[in-house]
Amino acid sequence: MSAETEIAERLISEIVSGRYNVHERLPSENEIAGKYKVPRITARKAYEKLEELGYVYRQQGKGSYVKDRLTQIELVLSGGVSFSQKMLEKGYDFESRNIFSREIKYNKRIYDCLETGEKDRVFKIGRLRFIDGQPIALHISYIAKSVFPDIAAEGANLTSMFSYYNSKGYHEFLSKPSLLSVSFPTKLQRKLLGCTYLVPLLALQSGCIDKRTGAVLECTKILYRCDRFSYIMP
Amino acid sequence: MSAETEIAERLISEIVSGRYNVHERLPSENEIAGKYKVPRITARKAYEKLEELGYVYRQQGKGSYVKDRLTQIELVLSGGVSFSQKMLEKGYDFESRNIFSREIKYNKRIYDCLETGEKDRVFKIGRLRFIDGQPIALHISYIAKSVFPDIAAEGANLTSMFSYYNSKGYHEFLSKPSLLSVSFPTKLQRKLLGCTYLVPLLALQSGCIDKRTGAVLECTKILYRCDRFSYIMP
DNA sequence: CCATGGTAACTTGTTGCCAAGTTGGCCGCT
DNA sequence: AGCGGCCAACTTGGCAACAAGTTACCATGG
Repeated sequence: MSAETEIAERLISEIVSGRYNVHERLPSENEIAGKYKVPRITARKAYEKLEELGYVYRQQGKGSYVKDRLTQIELVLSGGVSFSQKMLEKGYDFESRNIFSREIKYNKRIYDCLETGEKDRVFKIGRLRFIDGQPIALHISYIAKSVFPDIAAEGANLTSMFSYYNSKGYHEFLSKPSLLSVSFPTKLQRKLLGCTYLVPLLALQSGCIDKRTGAVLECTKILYRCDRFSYIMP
Repeated sequence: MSAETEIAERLISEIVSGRYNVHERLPSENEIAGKYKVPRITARKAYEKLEELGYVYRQQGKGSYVKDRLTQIELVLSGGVSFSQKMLEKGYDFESRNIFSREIKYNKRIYDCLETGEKDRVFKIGRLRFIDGQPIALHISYIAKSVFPDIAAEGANLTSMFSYYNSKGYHEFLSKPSLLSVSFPTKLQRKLLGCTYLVPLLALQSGCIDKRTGAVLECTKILYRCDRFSYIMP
């Protein structure tokens, strides 16, 4: 195992244990090199790892500083419930922003999930979720026009799908079986979620069904920042 | 965004799309530097990222090669079922190895999970799970001696807890609510699971209850390699 | 003709030094 | 005494050159 990884882990351990306060300055590359008897490039690589992992920020001429790592949110992984509602109930400073609404081309997987035919029109609606002004999750819903005839006109204004369903007379929901995976963010996801390329994202693909009629209301893909959530499966 | 991240992503995209075969040699640092008009150190950093993420292996004097990335296993995240059984049913070349069995000191969280008193003795049993000879998951069970009086003597031989429960007359199980989180592996976890420090691990903490009596049979912590699994929540 | 050794041209790995940015202390001026 | 400018000593950022490893080709000897 490389020296820079060992040093990085030592520094991570110190940061996590509270040895340094948020925004406190860490030892310089030269100090680390001297302390661990390694060339400076090794110390630099250790700090680069810390930066990539999100523990520090660095500024030329100034030094390396502990980044503000926000506390984790416990999230109950149950479908059929409004994410917006969950966050508000937990008392977070929560905000949801609609970032796009557009029609998609036929896609067999999504159309099958929506249990709709090839001639239907399907809209992709994205909401970015913020807590304390920081983006923490990206929610994408696929909605069939045959179920929601006004979706083309209304989609761009939606920030909570469950509020929308309520307004259309749907009040009780079931969740489809979910597929869950973990991956590193794409360039666009990094931009939207404001994270480095090494923040794993938990992707949850699922669907929402109206309990009364059995109609598929949406198919969803949700991307949660793993560094901001831990999850409870009921 | 840095040039080396862009280049790394370009290379990842090419690897994932099948442009290069497994073990095929990739362009040298100098070739990348020439192609993208960057200094060689930038090309190197791109390759270092690929190596850390597990896409390539590198050898001085020879070059960089595409690493064999094994296909993902779909895993149904339901407790109360034997992991060993699931893997065997899927037809994988599966092996489970017991790697330790030892008594632990009193730990409030674990003892509370086991719903047992401070005077009980609790054993920590670890199994490492292999598919095709590669470690893919680490299972840790906490077992109370008051429920399994022979655990001290038998623990070191156990490779499947469910087989053990069956042999003790337990046949139907319920799962406790689970806590799920994602983190990067520690040094020991990397050693056990044979992965780099950037392979996210999905940690699933749960418990197993005997359906008939309601007794808590075990508390578990399971670490799955995220690069080897995608998960289905029923 | 075949086998062996040497070397040039490549590969990745390492290091020293220069570049760019920051800041505190000192000096000069008002 | 106070303020502003300059500079040395530090910080991180960047890069060319050297080091170490590999391999294919060529020359030489048996």
